[in-house]
Amino acid sequence: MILMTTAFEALVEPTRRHILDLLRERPRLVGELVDLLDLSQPLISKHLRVLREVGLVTVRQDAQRRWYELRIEPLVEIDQWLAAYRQLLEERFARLDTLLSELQEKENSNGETEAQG
Amino acid sequence: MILMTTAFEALVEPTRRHILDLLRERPRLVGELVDLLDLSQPLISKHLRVLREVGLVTVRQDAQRRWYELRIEPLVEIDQWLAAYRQLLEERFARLDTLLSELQEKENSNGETEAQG
DNA sequence: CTTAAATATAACTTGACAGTTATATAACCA
DNA sequence: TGGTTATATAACTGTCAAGTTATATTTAAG
Repeated sequence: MILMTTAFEALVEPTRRHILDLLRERPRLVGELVDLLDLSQPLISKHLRVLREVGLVTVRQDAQRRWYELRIEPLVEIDQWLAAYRQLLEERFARLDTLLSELQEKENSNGETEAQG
Repeated sequence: MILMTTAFEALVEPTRRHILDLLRERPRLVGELVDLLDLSQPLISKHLRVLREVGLVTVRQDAQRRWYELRIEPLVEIDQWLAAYRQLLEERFARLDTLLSELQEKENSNGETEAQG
């Protein structure tokens, strides 16, 4: 049995990210995912189990069918981990902006000087 | 040899996320990371290699020493993947807000009616 | 009540990666 | 030049997860 602990680990697998992307549109049956991803049914079931275990999907039974639905809450944790880095990116952009403004200002004042000279 | 293709895959490993967290503060020598994480030097070097290969760190040589520095650009891809889900979360909050406002309004008009009756 | 459909699970194989130990490389220092 | 420091790499082991095949389970349909 597979024992994934975190959503992060569950999302390493590209197929599972793909499944989530498909579930973003609407809930899906296992069979639909099998057709769309062109993978074996047991494999899809295994991936869905992992996603269930980390809370990224929920199931609703409908006769023999199972509707799998996206749950985005566990993504918050990843988003928060990324937030610190996003801040770094933003700071960098801010510095770049400042630099550009300063250059702009210099150019302007140069332009004025030249125009005046 | 390890063959990681994406930043996402490189970040599965908790140790590598930890390394990035440490590099967020400032560039570090391999030896520092070894001490801070209490892992073997070859293991740290291997993790750093993976991070280098996906572009999450760069190295600057200084005699025998190597300064490893964070590069956040590859995280943009992950952030963009998450963006679609972040949007879902925000929409949900927005709906919740709307619902709460509507309830609030109803309560208010009820209050008025009661006050008038 | 038997069969078919939809899904889950068990058992197994394989490959890849984490971690270890030992060694190579490279630059400084005495 | 010889030794020491800092890091990388090679070779190996063990584990775990992806993927497969076969089978179990559940429910509808005839």
